[in-house]
Amino acid sequence: MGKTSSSTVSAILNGTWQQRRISEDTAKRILDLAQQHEYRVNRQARGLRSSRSGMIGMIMPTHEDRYFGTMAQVFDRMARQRQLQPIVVSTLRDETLEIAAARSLISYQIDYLIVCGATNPDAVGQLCTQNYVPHVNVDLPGKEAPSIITDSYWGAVQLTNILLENSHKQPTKARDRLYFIGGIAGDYNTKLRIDGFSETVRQRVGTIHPDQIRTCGFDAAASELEITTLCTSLGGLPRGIFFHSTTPLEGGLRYLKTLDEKELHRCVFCTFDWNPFASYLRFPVHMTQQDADGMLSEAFRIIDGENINPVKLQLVRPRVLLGE
Amino acid sequence: MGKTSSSTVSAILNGTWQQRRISEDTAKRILDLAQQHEYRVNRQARGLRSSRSGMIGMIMPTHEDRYFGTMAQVFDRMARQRQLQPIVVSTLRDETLEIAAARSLISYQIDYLIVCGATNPDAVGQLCTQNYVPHVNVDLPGKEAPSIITDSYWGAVQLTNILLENSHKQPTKARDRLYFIGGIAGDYNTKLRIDGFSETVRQRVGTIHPDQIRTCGFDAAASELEITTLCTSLGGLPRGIFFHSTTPLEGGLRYLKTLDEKELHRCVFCTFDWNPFASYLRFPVHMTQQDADGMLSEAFRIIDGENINPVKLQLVRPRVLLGE
DNA sequence: GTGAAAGCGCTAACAC
DNA sequence: GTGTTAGCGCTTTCAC
Repeated sequence: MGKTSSSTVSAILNGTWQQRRISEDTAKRILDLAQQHEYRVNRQARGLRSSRSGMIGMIMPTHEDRYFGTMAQVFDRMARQRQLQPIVVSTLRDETLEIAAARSLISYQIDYLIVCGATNPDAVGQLCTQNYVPHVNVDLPGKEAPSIITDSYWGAVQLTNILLENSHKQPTKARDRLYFIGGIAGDYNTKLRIDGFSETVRQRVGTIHPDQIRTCGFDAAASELEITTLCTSLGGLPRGIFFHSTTPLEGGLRYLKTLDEKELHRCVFCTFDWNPFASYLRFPVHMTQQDADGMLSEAFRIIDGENINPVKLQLVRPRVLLGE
Repeated sequence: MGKTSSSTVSAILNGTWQQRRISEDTAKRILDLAQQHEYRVNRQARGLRSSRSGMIGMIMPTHEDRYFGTMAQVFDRMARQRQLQPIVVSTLRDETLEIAAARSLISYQIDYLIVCGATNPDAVGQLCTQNYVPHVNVDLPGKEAPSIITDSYWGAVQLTNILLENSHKQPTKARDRLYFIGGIAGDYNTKLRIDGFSETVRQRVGTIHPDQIRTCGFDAAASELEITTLCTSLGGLPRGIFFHSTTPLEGGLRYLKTLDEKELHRCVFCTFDWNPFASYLRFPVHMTQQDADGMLSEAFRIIDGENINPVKLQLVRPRVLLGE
């Protein structure tokens, strides 16, 4: 019960004391003392010495979106389960912010980084590689590290089939088509969703007209304008509308709100992504719900080292939710 | 252009070199060199030495809610503006998790903590006080630190008035009443919302019956059950329903979905909090949108030291959004 | 089974 | 105007 050296104390406090074959007595004594004094390690000091911070970062576009919100929630849980301090940072689909955020996190010596929905995953990936920070891409793929993404193509095919099967013939040729609204042409996910949409249409209808694809961006206002323009020129709603995601859908609703029940029910709607309230609108909306849990489980399997040779690109299917 | 001591380099790199009156030449030389080598400070080492980590934490209940999502987004932005690393952690309205998360953050020597929507803000507050971590409560008040919260009472009064003004007489006495659904009785915000509701009803209608208050929790399933039971016993919808927040509203919608247009339009609905999709349902929903920006601005004014003597409890009014 | 000593990368105090 | 030195709180190596 005399003095105990700092190294012994350290070993006891961080659980490595079994290996040092420290006596249970000493261990218990120190543990009790620590508890009494409410001792907590200084993680910065520990991190500095051991060059492992115990922190894991995730960058993602925004907190104000149900899909990314769920991502953050699941990430939080999985990090905690591994005794890692989760750090989520939003980067607003801005490449400069993505890099700045990653730099900052690396500067804090995070142990891992999950790059979720990054506009430029490879710029971030290179930063990580240079600094020996293991990382995984989620939601959007990069070349620098394994990527786990939703099977957007497959999801889009499902949704398009649903649109075709549930929709009805419309009076004019232009109105008798399905339209895709939202996203941006250069975006990976947008591209796959459009591919799934286009190929399904082409296969089942025979042709597809360039006008049917209307990539007007990710925000609501642009989508409202787009659908307004479209329906004005068509003279009414078309056969069906495929929204790129819930935010373009939200914009669309601002216009659809002005229409009457009868008009609305001539058209069939779907969107990628899911929002609980989209099930309770005046008309059914078919949705795909991305599997946040599945994707992050895979990401963590790689981080945990349980998946030594991960494939470069792993696809995870979304759930398909029928409207009404 | 010979050797330069570490202290000089340090001063140059962290911007304190003006005070040390280091020559521009040396400074420039070092800065260039640092850039060339892509040098980044090790924030753990800096933090250990300077006992300031440059990190700011925020704990909040969940990422899967639009209100808290906005909180996180605004927090992120404001932290970044101050060159602080934001760390958001969700604690699921679980006191144990709140304390564990705060402990973990403190262990990393965060410079400040924002305690947002904590079930037990004072337990967290004491932890902060003991460890000299300045903190502010947001969304729910505590005794340990200044609190900035939404004026729930005022918001509830506004919503209740809107319900009364827009609703119509119903066939039976029990149905000719307004009902409050969701929240939990012990919760501070629930209490104020109920107070605002009750007092307005009492003032304008004369009486209020205990059955009109149905605090069935924060989740959707409980609320669905509650509204189903209520309407079954009433034999239809009442005059108006005040949902505690958007998640109980979501549960309510599962039941309301089964009703026809005519029945729905006999009842008027409102909810605390805001969700973009709630504006596009089959009936109008009146909402209050909490002022995340306003609350966090105040929180940061305190953190920045611009508000030396903050009031213990500061109320921020929500925006009132009329449905339809 | 335990202690002594070095050192992680940085900043602050002081010396000149 | 710049260098020397000590030390933040911890972990790790090595000695015994």
